[in-house]
Amino acid sequence: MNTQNKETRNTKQKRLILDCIKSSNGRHMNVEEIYNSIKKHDEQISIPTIYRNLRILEEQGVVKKVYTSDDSPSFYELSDSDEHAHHHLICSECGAIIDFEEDLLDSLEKTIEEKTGFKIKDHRVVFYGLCKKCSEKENK
Amino acid sequence: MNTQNKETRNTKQKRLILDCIKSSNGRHMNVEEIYNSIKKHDEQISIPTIYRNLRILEEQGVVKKVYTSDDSPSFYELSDSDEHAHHHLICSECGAIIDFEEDLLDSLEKTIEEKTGFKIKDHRVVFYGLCKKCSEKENK
DNA sequence: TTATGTGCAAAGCGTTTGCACTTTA
DNA sequence: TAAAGTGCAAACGCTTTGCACATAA
Repeated sequence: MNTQNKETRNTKQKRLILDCIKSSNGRHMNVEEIYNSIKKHDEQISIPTIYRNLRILEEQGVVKKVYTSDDSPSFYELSDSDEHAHHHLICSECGAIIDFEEDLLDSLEKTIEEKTGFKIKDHRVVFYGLCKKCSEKENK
Repeated sequence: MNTQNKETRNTKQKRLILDCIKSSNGRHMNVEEIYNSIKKHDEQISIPTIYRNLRILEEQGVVKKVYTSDDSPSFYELSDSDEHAHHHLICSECGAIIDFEEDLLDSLEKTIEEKTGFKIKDHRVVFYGLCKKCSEKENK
């Protein structure tokens, strides 16, 4: 079902899911985290409902799936939380996902397009490494 | 099992898998493609064997897993096929995976490290869009 | 000869679907 | 009150594992 231009109903579950992502710390949550968090307010919520609503919210542009590019589950974030694209820095030590609030890929993309004839519409970029905290710990 | 510094045996299956990737067109193959291709030479080969060998070859640095960052299966490529990092351009139309043989992310990574204190060790980058062919088709 | 690798079947895991029931509008 | 959304169970697709057998060194 394509819900891009479709009315969808304002269910308790959808509200809970959105509130959950909105109120989350870094606003990056995977399905399991959303599920466990909502269960405190709604014992009945089910995993499929979370997937279904996340898909709808994503199609509507409310939420964005963050591909961490490894084999672990996807994360979701609010997509209106910032106007411009940003990158995700994932700490291999503690698993933190940190936003870097600039894109800066425009010139690289231009270069690629000029050299290859490939028309870039989207990119998915993740940086792996150590967050400030874990990096400092390691240096001791 | 960590095979990074371990002798592993030179089995027929491993040879077939490596040959298969080496002889593939763009040298990007997923497990199913490898399986189907090898089946022509070895009726008995099994999927788990392919996964096991790919993991070993990856740990030994012979092969590299390409995370296409969406929900489709991973691809593998020779990791000694080039000295420096490169990016992957994936065509949303025909599924082609094209290499862009330059990295050019150094300055962006430096900026990120300076501004955030995050120590970047690796990145995974995929660009989505239309390859030259599909892009030209679309313009007609 | 023995540790390593294989094929098979079965399980694992995140995600999706079918269906009867419930809820929103 | 009818269309959309829910919860449950079961299926899905990709990947991994357990185990008895085969094979490389």
